[in-house]
Parts: sequence; structure tokens; C-alpha cells
Amino acid sequence: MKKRIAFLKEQLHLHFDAVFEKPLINEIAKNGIYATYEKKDILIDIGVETTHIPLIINGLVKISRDDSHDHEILLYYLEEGDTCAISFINCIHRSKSMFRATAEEKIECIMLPVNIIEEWMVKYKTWRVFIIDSYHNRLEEMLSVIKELAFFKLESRLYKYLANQVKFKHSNDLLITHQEIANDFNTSRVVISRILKTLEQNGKIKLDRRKIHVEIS
Amino acid sequence: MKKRIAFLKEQLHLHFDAVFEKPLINEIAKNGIYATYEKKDILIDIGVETTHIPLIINGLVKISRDDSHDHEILLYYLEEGDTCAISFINCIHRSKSMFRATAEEKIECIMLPVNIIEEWMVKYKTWRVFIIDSYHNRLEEMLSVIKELAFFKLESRLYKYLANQVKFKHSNDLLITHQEIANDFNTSRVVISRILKTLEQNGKIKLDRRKIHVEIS
DNA sequence: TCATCTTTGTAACATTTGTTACATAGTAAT
DNA sequence: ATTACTATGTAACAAATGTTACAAAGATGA
Repeated sequence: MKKRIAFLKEQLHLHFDAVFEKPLINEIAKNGIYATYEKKDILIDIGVETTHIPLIINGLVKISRDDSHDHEILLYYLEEGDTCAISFINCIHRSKSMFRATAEEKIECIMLPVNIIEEWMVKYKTWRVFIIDSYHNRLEEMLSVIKELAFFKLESRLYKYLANQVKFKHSNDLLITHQEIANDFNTSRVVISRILKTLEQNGKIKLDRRKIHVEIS
Repeated sequence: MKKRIAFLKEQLHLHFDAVFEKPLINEIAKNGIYATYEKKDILIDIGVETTHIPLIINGLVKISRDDSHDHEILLYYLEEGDTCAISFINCIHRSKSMFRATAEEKIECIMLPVNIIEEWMVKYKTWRVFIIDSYHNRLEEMLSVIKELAFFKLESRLYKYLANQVKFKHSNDLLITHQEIANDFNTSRVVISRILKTLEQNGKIKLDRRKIHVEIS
């Protein structure tokens, strides 16, 4: 038991030292549950009640929204140091999630139970700031999605998507299929293949089987 | 001075009685500034620092986003009892607004200065709930916008838009031009006229000069 | 009334995106 | 090596949306 807390404390110091005040780190270590997820695991699903929110220690989590049919659209990613701000609201409201959170790769995180979270809002300034910041970041990303959808054509959106993937995956070679991209854009594989081809012809990427090499950064 | 506070208190009791606890209402009355805006006035503009956030007593405020060119897209509306949750974040961060808030009709509101707002987060539970609720509602609307943009065609989006306008304007006769609608959708007038025509042919609306009659609710 | 402005209608055409259908190339399993 | 499967390429066509250009109807002001 002591060992568990010490381990969490170490993790928190590694990844959240600048974010949370000391007493809060201790509280998180005491109340948090260490959890891991494998690639493709679903952390939070649409329509399911949220009982814990994750603090991500490392790995990449994809947040998406679907329309209850087979459609799905990528909203944004969460990384080390992030939390799922939106599940926080769900917690407060005991309401169902509007999102799906899927592990893009192996994830380590600390799960925090709902009830404690509101207490901390009162007790810890760094916690308030953390939550508000999360909102700020997520809202900006949502706005950015809206802007992309409303103002840009697929070609430009696709290129930004690839550049973004490069950033998150820390590699210019993306191991991804056209079909997977099509799912993120709620369109068909043929459409994506076509646009990828023109991006290649413009020298922005190089195509390979199951692999896209992006020529930047 | 006493009179001003009494007036605000009365307004708050009228519109926020169920929302805020008594001592908070008193504080708001003490610190708030009563303000009115005329149709087309801009309450908050993109890129401008936010120093106050509005509590809306009555009237309709339109929240939109542009892409720094002439493009603009409607995000959602605020009504009586709403606040601009997002300007709240801007306050905390002393950052610039990502939104434009425009009066759609005559507005009455109470403006609250930034600095007080964080204090209240600690002191008043109803304030915390109010802020979190605002976020919740706005996020849902943003998500809804994304869903619309990603999954639906213009015809369906336009019809929902009209139905929504009916709800907010409390009338089935909308005094609006095709060009104005086109602006909200970031598209051209011709496109909107075309779709309105087919909606009329399907008996869903009736078109008139500067007026659209919506056949529902 | 005349001139002007605003709003709407409509045609013709361009571009973007979606769909269907099939071919081909690489991969994996036997 | 053969078979089956997965991923990609491509053509041909359909549908949705965007653009340009012009006509006509109603509103406004002199």
C-alpha cells in the first residue's frame, strides 16, 4: 500500500511537478488508481456514465465523436500531462459521455474518482487552474475543428492532419492505411487515396504500402 | 448608489433566483455593472482582451467565429440566464477572445469584472456550478456544430437553422434575407436561395421578400 | 414618376466530394 | 507455389456545393 502511493508520487513528480502543488500531489497519490491500456482499448465510451477521469502519464489518446451510426470523426488527441476535461463535466453532472476516448498506443494513466474532484476545486488553486486550462485547450481544439470543417477543403485538412500526426507520433513516417484516415474524416477510402495522390504529386508526401512519409519539420 | 444596487438585485431575483445563492446575488449586485446594447452592437470581439463577462438578463446574443478574412460562421446563441463561459477562460488567462459576441436584438446584461470571478469560484458553490454548467452547455453546442458540419448536408442544416431561429425569435415568421443566412453558413447567397426554394417546394417553408415563414411548432 | 438600390430567381458551368466497380500489387498462411 | 486477404490505384459517373452573370421584382428617395 505504501509502495503504491510512493510509486504514484514518483510518477506525479515526473509528469505533473510544475502543474500541481505538493499537498495536491500527495492527495492524488493517495486517491488515484494507476491504470494501463493497450492500443485500441476504449477508456471512455459515448453514452456511458463516467466515474473516473484519467490523468495521462504517457501515451496518446484519441478523442472522437460519432453520430450513433457508423460515422465517426476525430476531434483531438490527449498526451502526457493532459486530462479529459470533458469527462470532468460528465462527472459533475453524473451524465453520459458525449465522446469516445481510445488508446492510440499503450497508455499509462492515473484514474481519479469523481467525488473527490469537486472537493479539490475548492481546496487547491492549481487544480482549478488545471481544470480551467484543460477546458481552454479543448475548446480551442474544438474551435479549430469547426474552423477546419467550415472553411477548408479536404486537401488542406488532410495535409494538416498528417503534419499533426507527425507531431504526435514523433516520426515523419506514419504507419497508417488510407482506410483509417478515411474513418477519421468520415469519408470514403477512395476520396482519401485520390487526395493523397495529389499531395504526393506536389511533393508534400511519399506513399508506401501502410506507410506515409511526410516531407516536413 | 443604493438605488443601483437595489435595481440590480431586483433584476437578479427575476432572472437568476434559482441559480445563485442569496449572498452571491448580493455580491453580484454590489459589483456588477448594468449595461444595455443595441441590435448589431458587438459585446466581445475576436482578438480583444476580455475584462468583463456578461450575465444576460434579456435579449439574444449571437456567438460566431471568423477566420480573420471575411468568412464567419455562426456557433450558437445566448439567451436570458446565460453567460459567455468562454470569455471566462479568457479572463482567467488574460487572453484574447476567440469569439465574437453580437447583439441580435436589444440586450440587457450585468457585466462582472474579471478579478472577482475567480474569488467566487472558491466562495460560492452555485457559482462553480453555474460556470461548469455554462461550459457543459457550450461544449454541447460546439459538438453539435461539429456533428452538423461533419455529417449533414446543407439542406438539412439549413432547415434546422430555421427551426432554431423560430425557437429563439419566438415567431414562425423570420425577418431575414438570404444573404444574411449565407453569412451564417459561410457560403454564397445563390446556394442558400436554391436550397430555400427546394424547402418551399417540399412545403416546409414559405418565402417572401425579407421574410421566411417556417411551417412548424 | 423616375432613378436607384436591395433582394430574389435562375441558368449555365466549375469544382469538390461521394459512389461503384474493378484491377493490381503486396502479404500472410498453408 | 498457390490461395486468400489486405491495401492501393484508377476510371467513370453522380451528387453537392460554389461561382458568375444577368434578369426581374419590390422598396426607397428625390
